[in-house]
Amino acid sequence: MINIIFPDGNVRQFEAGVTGYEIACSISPRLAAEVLAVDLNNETVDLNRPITTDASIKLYKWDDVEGRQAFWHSSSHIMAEALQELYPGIKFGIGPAIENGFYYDVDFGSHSLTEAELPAIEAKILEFAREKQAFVRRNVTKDEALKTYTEKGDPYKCELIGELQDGTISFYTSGNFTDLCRGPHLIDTSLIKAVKLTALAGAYWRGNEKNKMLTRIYGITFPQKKLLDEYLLLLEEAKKRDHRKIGKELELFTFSQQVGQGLPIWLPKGAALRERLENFLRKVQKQHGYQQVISPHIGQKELYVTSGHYAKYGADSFKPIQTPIEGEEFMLKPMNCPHHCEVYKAKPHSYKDLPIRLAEFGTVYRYEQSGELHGLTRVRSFTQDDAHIFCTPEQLKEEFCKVIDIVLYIFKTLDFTEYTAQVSLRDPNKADKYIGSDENWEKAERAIVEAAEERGLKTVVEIGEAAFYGPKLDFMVRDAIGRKWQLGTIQVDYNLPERFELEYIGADDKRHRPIMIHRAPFGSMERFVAVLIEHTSGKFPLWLTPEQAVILPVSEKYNDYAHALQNRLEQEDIRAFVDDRNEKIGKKIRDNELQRIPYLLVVGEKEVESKSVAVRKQGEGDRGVMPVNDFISFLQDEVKKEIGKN
RNA sequence: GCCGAUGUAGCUCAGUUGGCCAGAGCAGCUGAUUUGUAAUCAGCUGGUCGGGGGUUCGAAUCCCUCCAUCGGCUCCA
Repeated sequence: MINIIFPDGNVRQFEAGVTGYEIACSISPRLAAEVLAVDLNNETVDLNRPITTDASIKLYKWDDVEGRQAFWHSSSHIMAEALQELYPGIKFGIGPAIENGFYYDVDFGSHSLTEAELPAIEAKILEFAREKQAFVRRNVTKDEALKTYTEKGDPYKCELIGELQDGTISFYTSGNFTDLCRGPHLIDTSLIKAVKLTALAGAYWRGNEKNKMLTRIYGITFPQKKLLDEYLLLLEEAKKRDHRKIGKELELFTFSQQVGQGLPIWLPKGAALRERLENFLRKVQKQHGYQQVISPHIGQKELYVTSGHYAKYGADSFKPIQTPIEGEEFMLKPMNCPHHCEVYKAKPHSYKDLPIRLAEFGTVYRYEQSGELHGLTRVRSFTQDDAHIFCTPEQLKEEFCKVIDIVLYIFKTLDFTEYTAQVSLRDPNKADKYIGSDENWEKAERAIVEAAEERGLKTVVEIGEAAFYGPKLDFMVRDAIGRKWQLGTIQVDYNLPERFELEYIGADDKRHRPIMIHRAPFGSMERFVAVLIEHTSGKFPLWLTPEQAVILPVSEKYNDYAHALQNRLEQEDIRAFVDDRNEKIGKKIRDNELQRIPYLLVVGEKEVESKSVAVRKQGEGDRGVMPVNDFISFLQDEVKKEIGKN
């Protein structure tokens, strides 16, 4: 008998050789029907793997990432089996499970797969799934594995096997398809009830553009048809929220082929919105002791040679600007840090000056490859809500805490209620990869971890993910429909102070090197606005939205009253406009609802007489008549509530 | 940059076995209407069919090439 420890600490005894599936059966038939994989001493394995010694286990279902991964990985094998049958002779790359579904990279030889062929593949997958094909694991020697794939003539698998350790190699067979695979897999294919092949794309073998490009087929499967329908609905919803679509509809920004790709143009409404966001952050930063600076959009090439950015990014950047004078070269600035280092150097500093916090909405230019541009989230010119904090090692933690406070205040005000933070630390085994002393690194890493802890952040620690110049903290938010976005970042930097020879005079009357913190709570104005659009689907909070209210005269007879009302609202800092088109009221309501104007104020004979407005809230309908003064104080209160959430 | 798809009026889209002056709805303009909570009616304007080149008696439609957009690959904010 062996002891099996459950996640809740319960221990039960089973015969040696019992499987995860049998344990699930012993608990309840329902669990047995839903369980997908099992965690055995912190390793996810097949449900039918015999357990021979005492172990702690956790049974994974659809709700667990590990369960879905096993489900989708198994699905990718079934897709490969379907492809092998439909397109004999094709060669396989890799076929992993991903966050939403799975893919398989396939070399189709001379055939180029089209979307029209996908339904036939889907049908074949379901056919195999219904056959209840079992997944059979077999350990093989390296020689045997190589022999199998050499005979099959599959160079990709051979390459993979070449990198594996003998004794760790396994094959999984389902139906007529055998694949090199670590597993784990489902017991059989019968749980796969619904499939959708979602996309076709080219993908370089092993992500290297020097390698051959394979065809990548993306798909997703579900244990119930209903879940697939829900997923497709979510995709629809995401499409509706696409910031490129909404940005066009609401006239926030545009792109022009004449101006150039990846160079966003902010239209009046978008510019006004962005300005409000910037002012919001400016105000918060001022309260936190930041000083605004302004630096040019170009700098001498030498500046970036000094900073090291030229060596690192020069080749992928816009080429230097030549001047009429021989030998002079300027670059569009790819980041603001070097300029801010020069601000710091503009005068000598005492330890009493620190910390110094320099902020700038700095527009930077980076040459992104044309295929990588995407709406406002990947562009070639963007404005960072940048700031650099120069401080002593002792001040690091406190400064970190303060930056976290700013980030959390922003999230709260803008209704990002779900977020996580990633702490990226160095790999202590590769100390030579990093610049800066061990002592400083340890101090900085401790400062970050402690600061995050003190502020109650939900963090994930990633070892080895730090930049070469310092550890960092990145924030991820979940939007209204559950998608994850990376936003703000806080990074410690030992490199630039060194390169720019930044100094301060300490209390000991000696020269010391300050530490630099880079931080951008929004990330960039462009990306943040894009995320905000997708999060709110264009229904911005009242304080931020371009137009807060529209006045709708029932007929042209009331236009004068409407314009007088607009003036009145303007005096009270309420952004309103009059829709005085010669249209019926129903039409004006429809158009302005679609423009996502938060409040629609209908005015006709009754309202003129009683100096009132008939208030209609976007998406919610008629709210009844109220005196103009009441509406003004109501709206002002709403704005205060939004801004004063803390 | 690479693989694949797409590009027709300001917007959304019809039109491809090559064939008379290239279509619709919305937007815009003009007029009628003076409207009470999600589309009033009529008329008009608007396109070198992404750019360039080629095949053809004839090209939005076929071929070549360039550009842009979309979905991916790599990197990143």
